[in-house]
Amino acid sequence: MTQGDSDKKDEFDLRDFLPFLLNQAAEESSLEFQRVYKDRYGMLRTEWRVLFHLGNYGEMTARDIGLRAKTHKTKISRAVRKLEQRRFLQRVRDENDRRVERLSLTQSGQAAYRELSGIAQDYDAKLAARFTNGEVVLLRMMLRRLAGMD
Amino acid sequence: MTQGDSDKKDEFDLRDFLPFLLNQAAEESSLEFQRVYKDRYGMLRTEWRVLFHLGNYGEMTARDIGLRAKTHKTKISRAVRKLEQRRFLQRVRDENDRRVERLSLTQSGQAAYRELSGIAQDYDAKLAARFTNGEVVLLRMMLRRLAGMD
DNA sequence: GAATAATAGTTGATTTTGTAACTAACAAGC
DNA sequence: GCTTGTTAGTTACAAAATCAACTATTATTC
Repeated sequence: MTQGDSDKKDEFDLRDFLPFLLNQAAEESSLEFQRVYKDRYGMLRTEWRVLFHLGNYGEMTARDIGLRAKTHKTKISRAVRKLEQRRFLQRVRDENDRRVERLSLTQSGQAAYRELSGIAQDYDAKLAARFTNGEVVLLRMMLRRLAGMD
Repeated sequence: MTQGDSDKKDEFDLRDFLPFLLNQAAEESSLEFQRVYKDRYGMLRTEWRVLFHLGNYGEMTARDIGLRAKTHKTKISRAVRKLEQRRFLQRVRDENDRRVERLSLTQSGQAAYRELSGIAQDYDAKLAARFTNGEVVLLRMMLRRLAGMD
């Protein structure tokens, strides 16, 4: 307490501040996987996310992906275009509502998803192995709650 | 398992993937605090981080901040310049090693730090209140380990 | 059913970040 | 002591993110 405020506990420690801690943990624990989708697949973050959403949940619209991934529609739009150019996904105009396009993975999109999600799975296991099973269950639960995913 | 790979458990669920979960939790739980430093102080993420490092640990060099915050030196450099322009920090060339500049907060920098760290503290308490004490202790521990901060 | 509002998605301009090359100062090798 | 290598920090240029405005289509309201 350098500057003489008397009472209030100045015990603030940046290293305990959850938004900071979460960010640091997120960045550090993404590094290795990032190298895979970036260097090996030439993908951007939003691109693998779109790929994974489609691979994981099946056909979706850009809007749905944006809602689930909390990602702005312009980012989604550009990621979709790139994935389409690489023939990883295809768009079909919805005939009931012609504003909407239904997105789905092509064969090679599915292949890329299978390969990447396999790597992701292994990597996740490696991260989780640093804790006990109970701890990891609790961790995921807390993260989902913090992320508003519950 | 849509496309007939027989054996390997295709149980990959994006919602459990730690790098994704961590990112989502980090972003969601930063939103409210972001509005404070961004809208009310016109600061960028790296700027409040530099401010907080100096406020929290006292005089540091740009290099030290970069190491602690795992932030690239160009980002630090720009944040330092902006904070200096706003008269939140000052630089002193180190006389022993004239490459280095020792950074410290000015009076108004300290005032800003006190105000922001107070808000951060309250906000952190609000986030932590969603869990039991034991859970939060465990959470911070796990995040520090994932972030490589232990 | 014409006018107004709302939604899905795209595009363009601006801001911010990332990458590489740079300057200045120090350190080591010989 | 001078060449070579390293480190602290900055700058310039390219890549990406953000924000606002736009088109096309559907919903609402009077």
